Amino acid sequence: MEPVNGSLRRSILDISRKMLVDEGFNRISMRKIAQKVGCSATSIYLYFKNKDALLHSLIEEGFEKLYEILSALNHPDKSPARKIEDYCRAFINFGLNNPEYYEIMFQLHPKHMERYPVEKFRRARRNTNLFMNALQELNDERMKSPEDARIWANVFVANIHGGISLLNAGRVDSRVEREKFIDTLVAGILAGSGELKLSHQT
Amino acid sequence: MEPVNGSLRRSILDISRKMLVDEGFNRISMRKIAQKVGCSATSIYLYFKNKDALLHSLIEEGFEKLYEILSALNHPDKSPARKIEDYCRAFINFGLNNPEYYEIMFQLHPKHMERYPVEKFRRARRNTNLFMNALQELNDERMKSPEDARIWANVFVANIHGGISLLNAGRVDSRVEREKFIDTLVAGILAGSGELKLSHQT
DNA sequence: TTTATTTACTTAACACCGTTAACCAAAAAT
DNA sequence: ATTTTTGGTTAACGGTGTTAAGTAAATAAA
Repeated sequence: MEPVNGSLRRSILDISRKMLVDEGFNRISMRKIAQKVGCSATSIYLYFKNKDALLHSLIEEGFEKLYEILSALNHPDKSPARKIEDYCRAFINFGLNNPEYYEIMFQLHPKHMERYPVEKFRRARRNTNLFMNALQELNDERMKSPEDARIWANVFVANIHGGISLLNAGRVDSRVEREKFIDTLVAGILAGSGELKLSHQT
Repeated sequence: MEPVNGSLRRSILDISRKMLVDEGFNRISMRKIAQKVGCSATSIYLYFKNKDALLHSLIEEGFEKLYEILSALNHPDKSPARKIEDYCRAFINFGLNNPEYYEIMFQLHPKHMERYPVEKFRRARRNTNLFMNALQELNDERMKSPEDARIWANVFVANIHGGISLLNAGRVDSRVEREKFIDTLVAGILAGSGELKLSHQT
C-alpha cells in the first residue's frame, strides 16, 4: 500500500501528530502509526532512528508552536510587566489546550530526552529567553544582571509549568475553581519577582 | 520457589519498592519483580488487581513519607511564615532526593491514576493542608477565608512542584546554579503570597 | 477415614510492544 | 546488459501486561 503523499516521511509525521493529539502520547505505537500511514512498521525506521527520534520531531514542533504564540506578544510598545503577564497566560493556555503536546515537551521522562539534539534544546530555550528579556527590561533592582534575569526567567517558567502540570494531571484540589487557581498562580508569579501586579484585579 | 518471607504480598511490595528506587519506575515489570521475589508473574495478581494497583501502594507510601517529613516541621512555637518556608524546602529536598518516588507521586500519567482510591487521594491532600493551615495562621488579608487559603496552598504546591519537576527532568538552564535556582524559587513563592520574606538572605 | 472444598500458587497463552536482520523488486547508473 | 542503489517488505527476537485454565497441598465435611 503506497502512501497517498509521495513523501513517506511527511506522512509519518502527519499521522503521528494527529495520533498524538487525538489519542495521547502513550497510546502511540510504531505499528499503529504504520497501519494508519499505510506502510510497514519498520519503514518508519528508514526516516527516524527510533521512536524517540520521531517523538523529538513532534516535541520540536511543540516548542516552535509555543514560541510563535509567545513571540507574537512581544510588541515593542508594550510594558515589560504587561509582556510578562501576557507570556504567563499564553503559556498556561498553551499547556491546557495542548495537553498531549505539553506532556511530551515538559513531562517526558529524561530517558527519552537523552539524545535530544543540542540544537533543538537551544531553540526550545528561546521561550525562556523571552521571559528573560522582558525581565531585564523591567530594570528591577533584583534583575540588574543578566544572570539574575536568567534565574528568574527559569523560576517563572517553573512556576507556570507547575500549575499546568498539576491541572493537566487533575491534582489540583477539586474544590478550587480552575479560573481562580490560574489567576492566583499568575498573581503569585508576578508578585514574586518584585513589584509586579496583575493588570486587572478579579 | 517459596518466598523467604511467608507473606508473599509483603515480599512483592518490598522488592517493588527497592526496584523503584534502584532502577526507576519505567524499568519495573511484573516479570522482573516476580523473578526477584521468587514467584511467578501471575502470583502478583493474587494480591494486586493489576500493575497500577501495585504502583498505587508505592505512591501511597510516598505521600505518607512526605507527610511524615512535613508534619514534623509543624511545631507549635514556630511562626507560620517560618513553617511555610520550612515546608517548601523540605518538600523540594524530598522531590530531589527521591526522584523515582516523586515521579510516580506527581508525574504519573492520569491514565494510571484513574482508579486511585478516593481515600488515598484524601490522605495525600494532607500535605497541601499543612500549607493551608500555616497560611491561615498568617492572618494575611489575602488569606482570610479558608477558600483563599486553599487556593494559595494549591498554588504554593504547584510552584514547588514546577521547580522539582524541571530540575529532575534536567530542563533548568544549565547555566543557572542549582542552589540559586532553589533559593530564588522559594523566595518567589514566599513573596508571591504577600509580605513573606526569606528567613535568611543569600 | 475418606471425600470434597478451598487456598495458594503455576504454566500456557493472548495480544501487544520497539527494534534488528535479512530479503526483494524496481529504478538508476555504469 | 549488468551492476548498484533506492525504498521498501516480511520474519523474528525478546520483551510487556494480563487472563484462563490447571494443580498440588492444606483444610473441612461426610
